[in-house]
Amino acid sequence: MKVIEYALKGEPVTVNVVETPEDLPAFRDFVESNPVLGFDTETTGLEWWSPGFHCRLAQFGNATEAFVLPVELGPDYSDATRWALRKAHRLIAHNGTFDMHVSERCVDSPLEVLAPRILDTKLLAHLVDPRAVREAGPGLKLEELIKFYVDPKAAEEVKGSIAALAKKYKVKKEEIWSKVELFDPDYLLYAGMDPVWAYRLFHILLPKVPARSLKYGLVSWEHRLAHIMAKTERTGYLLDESYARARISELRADQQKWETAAATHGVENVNSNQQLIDTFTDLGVKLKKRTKPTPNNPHGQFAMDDDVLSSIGHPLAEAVVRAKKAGKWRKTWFERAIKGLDENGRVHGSVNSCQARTARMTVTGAIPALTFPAGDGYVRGMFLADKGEVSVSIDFSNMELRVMAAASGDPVMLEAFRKNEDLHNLTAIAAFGPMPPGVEKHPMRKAGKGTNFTVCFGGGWKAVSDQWGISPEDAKKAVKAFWGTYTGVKRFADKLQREARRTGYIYTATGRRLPVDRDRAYAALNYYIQSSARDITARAVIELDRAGYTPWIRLVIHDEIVFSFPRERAAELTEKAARIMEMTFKGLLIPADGEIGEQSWGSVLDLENSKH
DNA sequence: TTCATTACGTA
DNA sequence: CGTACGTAATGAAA
Repeated sequence: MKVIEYALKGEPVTVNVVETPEDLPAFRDFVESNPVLGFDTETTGLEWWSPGFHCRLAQFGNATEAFVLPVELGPDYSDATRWALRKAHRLIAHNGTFDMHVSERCVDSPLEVLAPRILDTKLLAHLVDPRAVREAGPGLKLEELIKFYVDPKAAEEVKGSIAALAKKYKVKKEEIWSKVELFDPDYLLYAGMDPVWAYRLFHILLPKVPARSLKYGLVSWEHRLAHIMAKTERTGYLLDESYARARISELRADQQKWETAAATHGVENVNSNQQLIDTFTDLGVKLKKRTKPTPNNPHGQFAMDDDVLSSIGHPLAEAVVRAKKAGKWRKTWFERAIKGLDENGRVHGSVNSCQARTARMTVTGAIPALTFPAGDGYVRGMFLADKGEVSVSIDFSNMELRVMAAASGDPVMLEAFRKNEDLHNLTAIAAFGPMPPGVEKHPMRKAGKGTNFTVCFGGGWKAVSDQWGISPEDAKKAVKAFWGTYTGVKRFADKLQREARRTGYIYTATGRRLPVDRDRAYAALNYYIQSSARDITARAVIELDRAGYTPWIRLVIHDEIVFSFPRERAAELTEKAARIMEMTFKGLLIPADGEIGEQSWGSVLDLENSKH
């Protein structure tokens, strides 16, 4: 046994490194006398589904002592790890989802065994304070949390140790995990300290979890959700590889064509805004729109976005837009998916089940599904339901506006939803007078719709005008009418703002505490709505899991859940799943509707009457 | 290599 | 006083 000593705020921490099977009894004693343990793994990378992936080290620890097991060296150590994972009553891990995949894949300890034992400091940290570092919050990464809650100096050392290791081996930071020698003392110390950090962090964070969040059961609720999302990550999504490859060649040809066109106008690099600004200036184009001022550039520079380029009306502008788009779509959607393929032809997104300030989920990596273009099935067409199954999308209708109506108890808005009236028409009528006879849609419905959404997002008349192409006069009129008509919403928004200004926080319907910057108190309404909506979707996922639907779930996207259902039972399962997802929020039904496609997800969007 | 900035895709 | 994200790319700073 090799022993490494570390001083944490003057307090000694011992890292025991198991080197031979003879060292294992001491490890077993340690596990038996510590029913609650910090747990972490070191692996060759992050892509746990990829063929070459393996676990290198497994680490267990309490506040002052840790054991490091060289799992890479063979079954003696993976067996001991598996034993410890079952023996421990609770395992504290930071982002335990990842370690669950590792244990399942590398030490034959199924997700289902580990999940009920995991206490995830990332989830706890989010309940305490969900803000990222850039929002002046603690952040959610382990190193950020150590810096904020434990010891800034130690956090610097952790960060520095990885950088130094990468430098020593002359590789990029991301490559160090597979290249570093297993018994490198710096690596072992870093690895051994991780479960100690997690253990300490847990005990610091738990007392900070808001009482109301505890009372509403959010801690176990989030763990349960994380477990379900880990299962959907494991399931992955079947990829139509030939479809993806066909789109890649198509887009590459397209990109080349438009880059050549741009080159004839003297632009070598369509992605260089500086080149474009120079060229258009030479061509006599008067640029006006500027980017936002920054400390380094107080006046901003000329903007070169789609808005500007399409208003120029020059063939070069069109070539630039098309070339950039073709390149980015190819790389971001199709090549990413191909790169993420496992040996079974499936791709696995990485789900952060509780990520945004409002706790919204994100999906990153090989399936950045939250940003797939939504107009048609072009990108989504590469994702397939399993053999013999069809793609189904079930989404909540008007979830955020319904949450706004229900949470505020506004009688006008509630009545509109209960009678299934068109809320956008209603706002238009309030602002611009009654519907002309014989029409279904108010001529100013677009202004009504823009106002409803913009107010929900915390915006004012200027935002309605800019984003929805409404004249400033009409936008002012519509926003004024909104607040005058839906007085309950007004009272609710004011109440939230007062709470935010007074305490710095608001609480959502599920007992979640959300920090609100005092100088942006207008955001409080949106935080409440967005976060409550997220929890309604999360509740739907949990209920679906209870009913046995998890193996059919492919993706969860804010207010939509995508399934792969057996073809013969698709109609029945879609109906049942939609009824499971639906819930009554403060007396108002949030309805869910399903659409059944063919095998590809894209086919759902290409349905004739698709609402997408 | 890393960071800030710009742009663009979604709910 | 529109919210919340992730990804790709440039160009400068380290």
